[in-house]
Parts: sequence; C-alpha cells; structure tokens
Amino acid sequence: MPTPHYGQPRYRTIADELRHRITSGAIPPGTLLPTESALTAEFRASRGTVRQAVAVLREERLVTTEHGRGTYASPPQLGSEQNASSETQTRQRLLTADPDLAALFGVEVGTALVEQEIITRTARSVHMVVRTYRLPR
Amino acid sequence: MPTPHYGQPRYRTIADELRHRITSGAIPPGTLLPTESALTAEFRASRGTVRQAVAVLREERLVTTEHGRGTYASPPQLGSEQNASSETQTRQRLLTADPDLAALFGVEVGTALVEQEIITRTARSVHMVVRTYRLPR
DNA sequence: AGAAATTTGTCCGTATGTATC
DNA sequence: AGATACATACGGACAAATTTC
Repeated sequence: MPTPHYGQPRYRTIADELRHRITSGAIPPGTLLPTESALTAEFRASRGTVRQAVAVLREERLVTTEHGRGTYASPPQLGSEQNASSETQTRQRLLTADPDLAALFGVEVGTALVEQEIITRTARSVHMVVRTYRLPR
Repeated sequence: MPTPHYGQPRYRTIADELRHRITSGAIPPGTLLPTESALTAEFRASRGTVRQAVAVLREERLVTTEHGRGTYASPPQLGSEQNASSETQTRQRLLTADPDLAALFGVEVGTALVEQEIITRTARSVHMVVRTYRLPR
C-alpha cells in the first residue's frame, strides 16, 4: 500500500518500461501512448505515480502531451527530424536584467531574471543557442 | 541538500517570496500562481513544503485556491475574464559574436551571427523572451 | 447543435520511510 | 528526541480540452 521505495521508485520503473517501448519501436513515433487510466491498470499504480512516470519522459522530450487528447510518442507531425546524433545541453541561471531586457519586461534594471540556455550541438560543433528569459515565477 | 533550516523554516521563505511577488505586482491579482509542481521545481522543495507555503498565503487571504483549477492571487472576480490570448512578436537580425557566443560556436569574436528574438506577451506584460543564435548560412 | 464520454490537468488529504538539524 | 524537510505513493474530487455520439 504505501510507499516502500527501496532501491528504485515505482515511477522510475514505469518510465523505464515506457521508454523502452518507445525506443524499441513498440510504440511508434506519432502514436498515442496508453491513457493514464490504462497505465494505472497495467502497472497497478496510482494515477499520480503514472503521471510522474510520463513526466519523466516528457522531460526527456520523448513524448509530448496534449490536454484532452493524450500523450504522443515524440511530437505529433512537428519538426519532422530529430537528429539522432545531436544533443542538447541545458543550463539555467539567474541574472540581472540589463537595460534591454528590463525594458522588455517592464522592470527595473538589475531585476532578477531566469535565463535558460539550450545548446544544440553535435560532437563536432554547435548548431544553435537558444536563450530563454523569464521573470522568476 | 536536505533540510538546512537555519533561522527560518523553508516554507516560510517560500511563502515570503510568493507574497512579495503578489504584493509587488509580479503576479497580478486574478492570475493563477504557478502550480504546485511548478513551485516544487522552482524552489526545489517537496510538495508538502510548497503546500505549506501556499497555506500560509491562503491564511492571509492573499490567495484563494479552487479545487482542480489552481491558486489565484486574490479572489477570482466574475467579470475579470482574462485574455488567454498570448501573442508573439518575432524579430530577426544580424549581430557580431561577443566573446561568449564566439566561444560557443567556435568562431572568432566579431563573426556574424543570426539572432532571432521571439517575445511572448499578453496585452499586459511580457511573458518570455527567446533568443536563438545561429551561424548564417 | 448539443450532450455525454474520454482524457489530461490540478488540487486535496493522507500516509510512510528517510535524512538532517 | 523533536522539528523540519524530502521523496514517494495512494485515492478521491473537480476543472478543462477534446472527441464521440
């Protein structure tokens, strides 16, 4: 019943299993994963635990979820290509708004902002750098 | 990582921060606070701690939370229908690589780069600024 | 066009085990 | 020992988007 999480948590185990199904092709890209209620039945876990498992995959960009629809294995008909050999590095930090950003956000210079930097790269070179700025929420 | 509560308990600190954002206008009245899971991520606290923090604000009548919906900064008003319509402005320009970007891309300082800037905003405020940097091609 | 069913999103309350101060 | 915090897990309920009838 409640929560013996020796060794590996249940949601990790479930995430591993689902990841395997996706990467092995058992759940082809673009198709829907089983619904949350189906997963709760299959793994005999609570919905919260199942959702936690799916959240792991979402974090890994292995799936995308749409409200009222379901969870797809890899983005539905988007970008078309995922470069198998390209990887991303993500970094997040706090910075103080320079005049430019301060004006955009309508805050004072020096206000704290969150910057997330995503670097898309192959082993050889950097493809793209994306910097996202937000107010700390 | 676990539990240094020098002086002030963790949930107090989180409550203080959220209170400041509300009173400072960073979270305007009528808008939803970040979800519990978002707060756990941001403050790297457990759900229990986050809920404890929100409970403090609820006690102070600074927020009201609706089951299945979320937690609002100050009571949700009937007429205050908010435009969920967020819009984006896109801008693209050439710039010269500063030392930081030059190092990332492995080019010399001053090399031309393409910057695309996407600003996500409502009528009221800027939500997010995304800057994408690429080598021109 | 409208009602019902599905599915995901969020919150609630509770519980257990672990770890640190 | 006690207080605080963390991680995990359960079950229930309401909300919202989508699909189906």
